[in-house]
Amino acid sequence: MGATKTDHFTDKQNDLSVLLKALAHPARIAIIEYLIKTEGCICGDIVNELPLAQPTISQHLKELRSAGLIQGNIEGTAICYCIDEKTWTRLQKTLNQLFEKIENKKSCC
Amino acid sequence: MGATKTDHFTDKQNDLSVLLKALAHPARIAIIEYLIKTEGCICGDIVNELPLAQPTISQHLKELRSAGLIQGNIEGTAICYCIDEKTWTRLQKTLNQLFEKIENKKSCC
DNA sequence: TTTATATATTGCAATATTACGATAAATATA
DNA sequence: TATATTTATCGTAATATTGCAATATATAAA
Repeated sequence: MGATKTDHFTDKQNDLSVLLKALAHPARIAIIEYLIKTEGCICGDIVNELPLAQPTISQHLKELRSAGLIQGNIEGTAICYCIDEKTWTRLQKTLNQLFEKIENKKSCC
Repeated sequence: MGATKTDHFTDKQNDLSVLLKALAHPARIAIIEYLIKTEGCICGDIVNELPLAQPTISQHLKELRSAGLIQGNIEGTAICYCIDEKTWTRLQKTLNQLFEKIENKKSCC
């Protein structure tokens, strides 16, 4: 035990949970906000910006990337990370469907 | 180590991460979808609906509730769980701000 | 080629999450 | 009061996450 039982849920439910999990950490939210804020998505600055050690940031970037929320391009010694819009569009659509259903349903409690 | 360093992030970042974390599990997404789908948010049926044991469901319900995503009202021996719309509105607003910023920014990679 | 810089990986310790059996608590009904 | 039903809690095992020091890797510049 201890591992999530993904087998029993739909692909859509699992896909959404993977995206949300990738975002569900303040450091990763801060990274996304930083990538939005900065012009040109210069990257290694994230380490200077956030109060975490370089390996920790690297790990968070890896998680964001493997979920498809960001992309990384090599630029010399540096790496340019930026938002991967396709995935964000998918996330937005899925969540908006959920939000809409909730709005249209009057709660009973 | 092992614990998230919430101190170093803003209240907004921490608040969002708590809400996303509560949703970031396929079973909890399935619970929310079930509560949306069913008329009158009858509750204990969730245990019959999902492929998880009763204590596990109870634990997931507790997490959803402590994040404020659902509410529980006692109805005889049963408990009526349903969506807590206030929190969902807050989540929707915060995420839409993020989505909007991402749409308006052209990615560089 | 050597050195400096930027990022990733490894290894590990601390903590959190997931899941469930056993059991407790609370209430309705007989 | 005794019994059945519903939900919560406890205890525990398995696994995942978080964070960092040490180190590796890769590329640019000297």
